[in-house]
Amino acid sequence: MGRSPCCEKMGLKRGPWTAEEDRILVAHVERHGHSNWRALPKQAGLLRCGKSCRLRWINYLRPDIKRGNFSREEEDAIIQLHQMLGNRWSTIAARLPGRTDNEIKNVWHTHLKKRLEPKPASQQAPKRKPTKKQQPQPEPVTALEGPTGAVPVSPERSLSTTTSTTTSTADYSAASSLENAGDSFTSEEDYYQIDDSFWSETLAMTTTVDSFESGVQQAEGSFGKSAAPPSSTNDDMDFWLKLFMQASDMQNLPQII
DNA sequence: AAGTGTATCAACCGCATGACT
DNA sequence: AAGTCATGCGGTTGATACACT
Repeated sequence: MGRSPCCEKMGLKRGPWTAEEDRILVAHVERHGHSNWRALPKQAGLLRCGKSCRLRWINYLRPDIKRGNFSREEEDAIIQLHQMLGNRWSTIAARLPGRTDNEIKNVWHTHLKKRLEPKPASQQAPKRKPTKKQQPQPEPVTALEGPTGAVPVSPERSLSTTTSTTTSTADYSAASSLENAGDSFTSEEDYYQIDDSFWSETLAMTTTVDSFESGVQQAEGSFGKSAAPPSSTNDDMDFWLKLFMQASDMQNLPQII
């Protein structure tokens, strides 16, 4: 079936967003939400396509975006999750409060992938200092009140791969008013606490997300070919728990549970 | 100080998918 | 059932900042 372009290109602006555009977008989302990205730019008076507005909001203007460098714990989490999930950046992002799929994808390609590649010890040290962009940045233009730190992973957000992420601004505001429990992993304990919800959410996801092939494939061997996944995740949650424990063991991963 | 190479990251593009008609 | 629309996702690109010579 044919698909129309996401937006009519004529007359629409592209490229980097200006502070004024950011301000307009934030103000509009704050006031009206973003139930319809396609109509939003017209309503807000922006010469952008809805897709561009959505991306800008998701990746930069959202109030729960965490800016600045990734912590070592976050990087390790990305590596672990990538081993289990592959390039499912949005799913990985759902596990890292305040981080976007785009950001994680960039970090993976620019840092983490290289880190995993074996190198002579002499090349381990980074050649460059962190760039300005890597340093904590000034907060993006936002009309939203309250802390801009990350919020704990909410069910809506965790399941963003399978459900609409149309979260109202009110939701974000409410979420932002919570303590910044997920803002930073102040200790390993805190970090792993965040992952306490991993299994329940992961198990829930398996009803719609095709069952983490990599983990399944690796675990299949140890479970034997006859150990087919349950037809319904609800009827055998233990299967998936064992599956991931097995997969973690096989990959010599630190236990995340 | 200037030129060049490279790393980084914001933004774009095209496709997949689900909802709706 | 088929077509259209809207959104989400992952891959890719281009501008820019920075390191190195």
